[in-house]
Amino acid sequence: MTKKQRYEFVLDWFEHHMPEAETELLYDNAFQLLVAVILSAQCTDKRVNMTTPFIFARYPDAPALAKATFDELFPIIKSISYPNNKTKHLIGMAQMLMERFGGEVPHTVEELVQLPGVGRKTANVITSVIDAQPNMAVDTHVFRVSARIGLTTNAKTVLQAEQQLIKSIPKEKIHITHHWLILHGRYTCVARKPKCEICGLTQACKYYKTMND
DNA sequence: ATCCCGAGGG
DNA sequence: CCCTCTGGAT
Repeated sequence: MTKKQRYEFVLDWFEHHMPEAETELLYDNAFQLLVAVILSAQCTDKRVNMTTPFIFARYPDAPALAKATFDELFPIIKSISYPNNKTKHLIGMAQMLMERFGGEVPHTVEELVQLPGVGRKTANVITSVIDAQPNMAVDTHVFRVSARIGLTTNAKTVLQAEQQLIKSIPKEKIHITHHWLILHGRYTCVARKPKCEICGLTQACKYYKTMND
């Protein structure tokens, strides 16, 4: 089975079996999305959505957030994972937005990753969501699921996985495929004991094959 | 008890 | 490359 055939099989199954997403990050603009994604590491969207309204009310844009102090922002996000790091990252991010990017969220991955708290995964989310750029944000779910079902081959790093996925998935399907891979990884193809009994991809799955030969 | 939709630093 | 940062959900 070629990667193209494998992808087409996977896509078809996803289209017919994947439920609509329940929770998603709430935002009104690029700045808000950037804040929300930075906060989302190791944390549910639901919990992020509970805190962002308070952040956006007090710090609606980069100029406001750049002037925030650690002590006033920390309490707002203290119930999110890594509050110390995230508080510093958010303020530092806003300050760099002011210093280098005119207070606006930049539109390229190369610029975005310069911002504190913004790595490749976050930058790919921003560019793909805001500008519909055909970028694949590879998080732990996308990495694991792609490897198991053979959408990637021997990818050692998330960057390698990203490049392989970009190559084998049609541009216009990257965004939705990313979403499906996340959902599949979260609910079915979980890290520990994947629920292969409810998965329709087993006939194409490398992981399933190695576990059952 | 154990796991989780990252990023930065050594 | 490996470690740390962290609280909340289950």
